[in-house]
Amino acid sequence: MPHKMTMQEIARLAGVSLATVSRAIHSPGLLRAPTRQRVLQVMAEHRYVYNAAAGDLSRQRSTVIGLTVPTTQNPIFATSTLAIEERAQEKGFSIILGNTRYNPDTERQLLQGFLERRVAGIILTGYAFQQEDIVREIVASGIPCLVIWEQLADDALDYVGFDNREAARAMTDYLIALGHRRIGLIIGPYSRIGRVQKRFDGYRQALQGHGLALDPDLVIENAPVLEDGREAMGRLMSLPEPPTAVFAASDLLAIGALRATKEMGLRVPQDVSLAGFDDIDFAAYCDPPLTTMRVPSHDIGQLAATVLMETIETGQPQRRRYSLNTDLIMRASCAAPRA
Amino acid sequence: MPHKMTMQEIARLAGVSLATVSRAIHSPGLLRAPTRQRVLQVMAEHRYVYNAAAGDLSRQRSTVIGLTVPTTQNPIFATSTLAIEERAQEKGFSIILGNTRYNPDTERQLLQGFLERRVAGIILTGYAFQQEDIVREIVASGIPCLVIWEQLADDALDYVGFDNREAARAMTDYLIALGHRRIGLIIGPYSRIGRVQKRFDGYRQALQGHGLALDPDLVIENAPVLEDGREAMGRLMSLPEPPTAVFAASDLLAIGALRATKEMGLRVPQDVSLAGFDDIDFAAYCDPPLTTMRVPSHDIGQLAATVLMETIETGQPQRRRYSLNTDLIMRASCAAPRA
DNA sequence: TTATGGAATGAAAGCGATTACATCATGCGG
DNA sequence: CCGCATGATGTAATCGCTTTCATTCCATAA
Repeated sequence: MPHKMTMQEIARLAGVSLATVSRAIHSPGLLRAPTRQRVLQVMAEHRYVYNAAAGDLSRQRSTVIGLTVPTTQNPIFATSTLAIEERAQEKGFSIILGNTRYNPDTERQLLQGFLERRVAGIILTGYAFQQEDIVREIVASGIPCLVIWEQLADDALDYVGFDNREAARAMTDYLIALGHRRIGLIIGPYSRIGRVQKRFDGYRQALQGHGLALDPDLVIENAPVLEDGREAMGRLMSLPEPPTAVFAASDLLAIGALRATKEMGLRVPQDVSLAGFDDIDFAAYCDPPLTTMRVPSHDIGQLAATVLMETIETGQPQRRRYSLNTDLIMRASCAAPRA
Repeated sequence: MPHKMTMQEIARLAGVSLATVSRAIHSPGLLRAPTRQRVLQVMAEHRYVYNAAAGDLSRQRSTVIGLTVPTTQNPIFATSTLAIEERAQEKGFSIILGNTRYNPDTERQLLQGFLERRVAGIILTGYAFQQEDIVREIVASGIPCLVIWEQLADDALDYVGFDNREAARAMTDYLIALGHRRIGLIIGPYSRIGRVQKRFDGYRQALQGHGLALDPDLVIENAPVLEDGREAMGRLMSLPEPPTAVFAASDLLAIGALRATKEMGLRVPQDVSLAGFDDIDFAAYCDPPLTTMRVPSHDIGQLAATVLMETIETGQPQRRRYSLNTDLIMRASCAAPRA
């Protein structure tokens, strides 16, 4: 471990004051060329590494952004996360990442950590009702904060999202238009998660709009992972009167469901139609390729990061709320029901 | 924005000294109950939030760990990342995540950032030859550093990995044992990435060990993404004399390749066997389920985090190097070649 | 030659904590 | 009733940098 270098030390070695060293780094234009060069030279010779932590404290600002995400295990969140990180990196911000694993306590702990670390801004992937209080505290603290992946009614919070309800309704409408009347729904924990609840609403509204009754047996709520999709599909198709189409409100669930059909000897879409939601990369590589609702997850991340950093830099707490579009991607997993 | 609270301010309001407030937070046992309670009460009333940045500077330590990863877009890295983050969180460490996107400049920039931020430790997912110098600087700086996903010859660096060469050789051996003689290889950028190079070596050694010649036409190097796997497989199977089995050295490539077979009307494994590497969750959900080499990515992450934090806490720079086992997971995508 | 004003540099007060050390009560044994 | 060990609290230096303000330097114009 080399003797630790500080600006003070560099200053001494270069025969200048501490302030001059700081200037050599941040505003070299203020220094006469020879002075600057001497300082830089000494820094290089002694492998001086700037201490950003000290700098941030002194400057009373920070260049890290806190990001919570349910789990980067789900490729769809991995995509927005990557976009955020990419954009942040370009602007010299770092990302502290926290996976909530859908656990409110974990999330609360992460947010508390962000507050204590005095992050410059926060992006929440999804809004969980359970910690309204902390979120309010964040807003109150003045730290710019953005929720992504959903639209919020709450006026105090900004977001970059899309209309989950409308998207789910559109997909359900599509299945109905194909002629389906019994449409199953495999969906994440909608009682706890805003965006999932919206999707459920969309499904319900679509049925209702076409005078179809909502059969509770056709709705399965579980965790958004492959295995649960498979299991749910198994149950759905074992029903005395199975659905002719199934809408899985997340591609992970859909891909799991697809596997179940294979295991049961069912053909998609001949025996049952299957639709997903998200359009993760794998969706196009399934067999058959999955019809799904494309969510602009890369754009969400990119826009969110851009907007957040702008807010940070201008210091303007103005409302920023963006809704992006989703696209129904028709591939081969849906068709009209058999006659 | 509430008037910002500092320990000093709390001290004043509680009628005690700054030091007492600090103690109320970190070593409450040192205070008399009434004193402690008064302080805690004042903190609660004024919503005081501890400033970890200042604390870290003063204490000359930090509780953040820097983590670089090629891209969390690849589920296999997402898994180890998640495990690391989970473990770190338990111990009160935060993770600064950086995606290198396989770009040496990006990686260098990230590492420089870690150094400047005085992170407590660093985990590198993979070792790229291109920035040996920075890595040396890290080691020299005394910051505990760990490479994951590979084994290193370099004595200066610790790792938690597995034997990429042996794993690739085992898979190739398996295909040979099934009776294949023309075995294609679809593999990531092995000229630049250590672990990928090892896999290539394993493939080559297996062929060699069985007296089979390495046909360069059968080896395709590309980026480890679905689309490139698809494209590569298309090329391989269009060869005048196509392989009877293909080893894709990453599941992403394998799943892409699987799609290509569907599009070409080829059946797996009847017309061609296909093997992957990693065992991402999706591998078991493919059609047919993918035979692949399971890499203990969750364990790697968990162990790496544990080891790193231990090193941080003890301050012992002792060598820590762990190799975990891989498992050949036989599913339905490989079979003997047709007679 | 002497003001004069801008450019270059230095001095020093923070930023918000931690912590070694000093101080001041207490309660106990003698 | 005194001395002293112990426990509770306060004092103040420090961490490494930023930044305001003051100072010095020098070239230019009068």
